Amino acid sequence: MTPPLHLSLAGQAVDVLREQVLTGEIPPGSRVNEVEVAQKLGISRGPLREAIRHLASEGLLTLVPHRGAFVPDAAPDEVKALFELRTALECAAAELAASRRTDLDLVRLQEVCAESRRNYRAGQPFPYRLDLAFHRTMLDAARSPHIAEQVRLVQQRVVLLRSALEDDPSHTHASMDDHDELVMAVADGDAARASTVMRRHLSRVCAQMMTSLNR
Amino acid sequence: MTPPLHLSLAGQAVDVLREQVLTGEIPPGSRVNEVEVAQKLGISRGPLREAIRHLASEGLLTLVPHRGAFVPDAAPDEVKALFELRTALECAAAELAASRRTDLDLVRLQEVCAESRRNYRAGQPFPYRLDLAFHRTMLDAARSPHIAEQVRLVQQRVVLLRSALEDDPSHTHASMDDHDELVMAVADGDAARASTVMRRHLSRVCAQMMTSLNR
DNA sequence: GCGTTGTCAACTGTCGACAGTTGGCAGTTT
DNA sequence: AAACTGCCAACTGTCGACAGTTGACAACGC
Repeated sequence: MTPPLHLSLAGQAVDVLREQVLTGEIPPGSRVNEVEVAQKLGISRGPLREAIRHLASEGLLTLVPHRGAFVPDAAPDEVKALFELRTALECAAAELAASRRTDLDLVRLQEVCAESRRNYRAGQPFPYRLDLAFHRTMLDAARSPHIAEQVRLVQQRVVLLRSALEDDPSHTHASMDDHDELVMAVADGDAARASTVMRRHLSRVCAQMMTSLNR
Repeated sequence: MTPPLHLSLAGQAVDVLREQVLTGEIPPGSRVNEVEVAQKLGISRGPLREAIRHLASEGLLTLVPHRGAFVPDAAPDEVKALFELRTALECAAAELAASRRTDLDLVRLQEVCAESRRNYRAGQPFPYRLDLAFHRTMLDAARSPHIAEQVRLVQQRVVLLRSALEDDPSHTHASMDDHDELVMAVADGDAARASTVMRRHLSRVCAQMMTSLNR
């Protein structure tokens, strides 16, 4: 028997709402009506309120007193500010990964990169799924649960800002190269280089998002 | 007219509870009884539950399904893990501060250091208040609101783990020296050195906390 | 005596209803 | 016509009560 991840209605509501916000099913700028959504989910307002507050603490909703909860819409400045935090966290994670990684970690990282290459040669664009997988594997190798958790939250907010999933081929290629270079640095246990490459990588991704937002 | 910072009962409850948790008025390991605390605060369980959930999201309470909310007690491993996150954030902040600081920022940093020295010469121990002020001024100079917010949250959790406010003179002296050196690096705009010194500083503070916890 | 099972009180999870606030609209005034 | 004022509907903030679960204690069997 698989025990449900969240027994409580509030927990389930968090999962459902998070999904709807991240996929854009609830579009940026729109308001979350408590009674309406509660009815739609088949629960009462109490648990739903808790779910809304939880998502607000994750930055996926903004609360306005007596007005309700809104899905924040993308602001270019916000992207930059968010990437400052993400860079701080992921560079540190890259350093830690370089000094703590096991051989199994290395195999996993290489596997993700290999799959990206196969995907690319097959003419497919670089799926965001594999990019997420790479960064997540990196975080596992860093073995710092708190940093990993914070990165998860930041990445979520980044996803929220990704108005359009970009398929720019040059960006795809550059990202894969960055990933490969990161794996090499981690393999060598070269923390300084891992941090440097990660910084360059994220700076590139950030710039790419900024330009795609301003269009 | 000063508009109240929190009109809602939930917001007020958050402030009161946070204070009580951080000061140890609600001791680590103890449970927060919803009905009891709600009566004591003169509010209903609804807003109190939201407050509890909020503090849990800040890491000041841990939630156990069907059991309630507990104040987490200090675990040495937790200190180490927490300082990994704090180091990642504050080193990045130090780098940013070194490259973005204004002259006014510099004056403020020097003023905090000077006050620490005056305090020290007067035979007073290094008050935690001034240490907090220093790091906060540093964060202001970094001008990265997201990093600053995360540091605030982590520092809160660190305070929660400070079972006893230590007055070790040697530690006091070393910390003041670290702060001075940080200010110099920031003054020179030397991001790399600022990061290095901050890392050493936090590593020292962490070690000091670990030993004081194991006693 | 020790482990097991049944019972129970306490507490959390959830719900429906009431009160207070907000933004918008119609009516009025100049 | 523009601005102001008063009202109104919709929604959030809050409350008290009910239902389900948990851990503990007591009674029982071995």
